[in-house]
This record gives sequence, structure tokens and C-alpha cells, in this order.
Amino acid sequence: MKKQSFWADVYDVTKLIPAGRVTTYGAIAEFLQLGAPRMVGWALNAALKADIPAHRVVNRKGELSGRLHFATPTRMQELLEMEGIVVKDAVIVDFKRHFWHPLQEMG
DNA sequence: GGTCTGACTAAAT
DNA sequence: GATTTAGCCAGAC
Repeated sequence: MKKQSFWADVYDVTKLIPAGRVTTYGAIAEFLQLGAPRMVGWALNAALKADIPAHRVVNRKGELSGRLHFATPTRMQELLEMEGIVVKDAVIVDFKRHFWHPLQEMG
């Protein structure tokens, strides 16, 4: 993938996340060599306005830390559950099992 | 143009 | 082992 502005990069990577899978800010930051996971979340916040499945990105604990930024606080969880991910109390159940790393898709 | 602020994370306490 | 601290870097003011 080409290095663009980090916004576009975050968008692209996020769009690559398969349905029913999730990844972390850190994984994306690592993949993009940002060195600043916070920016990923920040970019994702802007990504909500675009056609980006930002709900598939959670913090390293598998917690839906960004749910409050969605239209409704429960929206993120609903989207994940629609994709077959079990979410309990804003935390993904068996997070490790659903975890997806960008490099995994790259090959 | 310096300062503040994040949907975070790892290390230190 | 839970809480706190520092580092991360791009935008907004």
C-alpha cells in the first residue's frame, strides 16, 4: 500500500478489515509506522463521516472505547454484533479470536 | 508559531 | 496487579 497522508492510510487499512474481524489502534499505527496510536483513533473519528467501518477498530483490550463518538453510544456494538461478534458491556468477547492484523492481509 | 488536545499504549510505580 | 506517567505526532487556535 502506498504511503499517503496518514488519514488516507488509516481509511484504507480500516476498509481492509474483514467483516466479523477487529483490530487495534496500535496494530494500525504499527502497520502505518505512525508511532502514535492516538492519531489512529483521531483519524478514525474523522473516518466516521466517510464510508469507513470504524467500528471494527478497538483499543488493545478489545474495548469499544470509541463508541461514544458514534451516532449513538450503542451503535458501534450493534454493528459488531451484526457481523457476528459478541460484545458484552462494550467489550468484545474472545477479542483475541476476532483479532485481525493488517499485515495478515498483506501477506 | 508555541501550546493544547486526543476513539492509545507501554513502562514505571 | 491496578493506577499513574510519559511519549507519540498531526491538526486547531
